[in-house]
Amino acid sequence: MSNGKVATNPANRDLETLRHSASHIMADAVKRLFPQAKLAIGPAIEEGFYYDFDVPAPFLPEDLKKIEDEMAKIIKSNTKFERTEISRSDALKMFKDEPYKTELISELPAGEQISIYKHGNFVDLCRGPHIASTGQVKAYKLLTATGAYWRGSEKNKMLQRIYGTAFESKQQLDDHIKHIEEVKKRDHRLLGKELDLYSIQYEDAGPGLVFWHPKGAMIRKLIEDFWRAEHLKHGYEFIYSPHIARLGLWKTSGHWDFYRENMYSPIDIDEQEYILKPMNCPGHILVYKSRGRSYRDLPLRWAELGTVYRYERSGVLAGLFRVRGFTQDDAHLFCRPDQLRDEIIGVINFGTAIFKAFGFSDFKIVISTRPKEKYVGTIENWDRATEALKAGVEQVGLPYEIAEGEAVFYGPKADIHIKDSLGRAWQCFTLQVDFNLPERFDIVYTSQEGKQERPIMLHRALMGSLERFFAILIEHYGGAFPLWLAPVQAVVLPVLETQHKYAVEVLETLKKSGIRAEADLRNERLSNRIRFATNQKVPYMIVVGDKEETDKTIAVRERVKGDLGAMKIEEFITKLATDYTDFKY
RNA sequence: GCUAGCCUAGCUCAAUGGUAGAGCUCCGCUUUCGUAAAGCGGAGGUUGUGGGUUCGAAUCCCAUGGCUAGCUCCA
Repeated sequence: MSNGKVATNPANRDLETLRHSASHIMADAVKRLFPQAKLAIGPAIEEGFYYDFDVPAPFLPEDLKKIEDEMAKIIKSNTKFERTEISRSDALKMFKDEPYKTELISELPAGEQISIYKHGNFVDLCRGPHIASTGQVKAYKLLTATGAYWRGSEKNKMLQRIYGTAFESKQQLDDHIKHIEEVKKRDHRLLGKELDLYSIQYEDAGPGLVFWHPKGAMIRKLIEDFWRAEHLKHGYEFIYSPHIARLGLWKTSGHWDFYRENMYSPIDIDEQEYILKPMNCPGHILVYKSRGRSYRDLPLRWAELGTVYRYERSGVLAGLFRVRGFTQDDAHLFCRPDQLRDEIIGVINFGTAIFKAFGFSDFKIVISTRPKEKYVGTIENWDRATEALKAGVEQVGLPYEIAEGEAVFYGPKADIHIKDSLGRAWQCFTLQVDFNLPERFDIVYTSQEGKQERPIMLHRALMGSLERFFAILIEHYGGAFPLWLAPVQAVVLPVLETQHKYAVEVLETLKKSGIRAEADLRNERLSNRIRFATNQKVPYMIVVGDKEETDKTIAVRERVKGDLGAMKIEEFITKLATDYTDFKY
C-alpha cells in the first residue's frame, strides 16, 4: 500500500509513513465497526491518506465520527506494528476472504518479497514501512467519504473511500484545516457570485456555459488588452476564425477520428454537415494554405482568442475550471526546422513573463513524450520534436521533468505548472510540437533552393482557457485583484447628500484620467458604504465631505491599509500611477 | 457517465405529513449621518420540473433536470 515513490527528503518520508500507518489504523477501525467490509487499498497521498472498502452501504458522516473514535482507542492502546515476510501461497491463504487483496497478490511480479504488517489483530498486505506503534499518531482527522471505482475504472465495482489526514502535531493539523477553510473561502464559485463576476445558468442555458457579467467582463477585457499588446511586442499577428466548419476539415485534421468523443454532433446546414470547433488549429492552417509561403515568411506567429466547444462528461464539470465552451489564448507558429529551437525558447520565455505579470513566480516544466497508443505521425518525427523541446527548455534554464507517454496524439509537448498563492499547482501553459497536421494538410513553403519544404507547426496557449485562468486568478488573489486588474479601482463616497455634486466632480476627474471609478451615492451611512466597497474589494475608497469640498481635496482609504488621509486629486492620480507596481500596464 | 448527498424568495438559510418563514438584496418613506451594517414599511415563492401516494405533500414514492464531492498519488 505504500505508493513506492522515492521520497525526496526524510521529513516527507516520515509524514508519508505516519499517514500510511494512520490509514491502517482507520482500516482496522472500519473492520471492527463493519466486519463485513472488504479491504482494497489505502495509500498515503499528498495531503493525507485514504482507504477503499467494499461495504454494503456507503459511509455516512456519522460513521466517520464513529470510525474516528474507534481509531482513538487503537491509538491509545499503542500497539506495535510488526512486519512479517511470507510466501505467496501463505499470503493467498491468509487473505482468502479478501478478494481485492487476493487480486493484488496474484498480480505481484514473481520473486517479489511479499510482506504483511500487523498491529493488534489487524493484518494488511503491505510493503511498508510503518511507524513503530499506533500511539505515534498524534493528530489525525477523517475528512470525507465518497465512492471510488476499484482501480479507478468505471468498469469495476464502486468501492467506498474514506479520506483522512494526519500530521506530526496538532498544530500542523489545525493549520491544514485552516488551509482547507481558506481554500473554501477563496472558491471562485463563491467569489464569482459575491463580486458579481460571472454566472453559469445551469438550467436555463446549460451546464458548462459561462456568462461574463460586467465586472468579470472588465477583468477579461483587461487581460485581453494586455495579452494583445504583449503579443504584438513578441512578433505575433492576430487572426480570427469561424466557430463552425465543414466536417471534412475535421476529417482531414484527424480530430474526427481521434477527438470525436469531445466533439459535438454535426450541425446540418443546407444538407452539409458542419462541426462546432473544439480546436482552432485547422482554421489557422487554412489561413496558412490560402497562399504560397516562402522560407522568408517564416516564422509565422498567429494568435487568436479562439472560443471552442468541447463535450465534457457531466460529472467532471466544475465552476470555471472545467466547462464546455471556453476561449483559448491560442497561437500557432509555423517555422522552418532551423528555427524550431529559437521559437520554443521564445514561447517559453514569453509564457513565464506573462505569468509573472499575474503574480506567479514558481514554475515547473513537464515535457510529455509519445503515447503508446493513439498517436499519428512517425516515431522519427516524434523523437526529433521531443529533442527540440528538451533543448529549448534547457536553453531557458528552468528545471523540467519528463512524463513518458503523456503527450496528446499529434505531438510531444512542454507544459508549465504554476503555483498559486495557496501553494496549489496549475497547468495552464502548453507548447506542442506538431509534425502531423502539416502532413495531413500538406502545407509547404518554398525554400531558398526553390524546393517545396514542410514547415513545423507549434501549438501553444499561455493562459490556456480564459475561463479557467480567470478562476485561478480569482482564487489566487482571493478576489482582491491588483490595481491593474480591478474592475473598479476607486469608489467615491460622499459623506452626505449635500456633497453629491462635489463627489460627481471628483468622479469625472478620476474617469478623465483613465481611472475606473464609480460613485456610491446611496442614502446609506458612510460606514455602510465603506463596508460594501471593502467587501467588493475595491482598491481605493474616496471619501468626500464638507472639509474636502472646502479644501478641494479627497480623503483616500485603501482596502487593506485603511485611511490614508486627505490629498489633492492630482496627488492621488499620480499615486495610482506609481501603484501599478504589480504590473505596469 | 457512475456512487453518495443536496435543490425552499435574487442570495444565505428555517419550517419532518396539517395556513411556507427569517436575514441580506430590491422598492418606498424617515433619518443628514466622517471611515466595516441607521430605523420603519412594502414587494418577492404553484418549495428545480413532471407524475404518484394521501382528506391533506416543501416533507413520503417514482421519473427527470441541475449542483456538490469523489472516481489509481496503486500491495
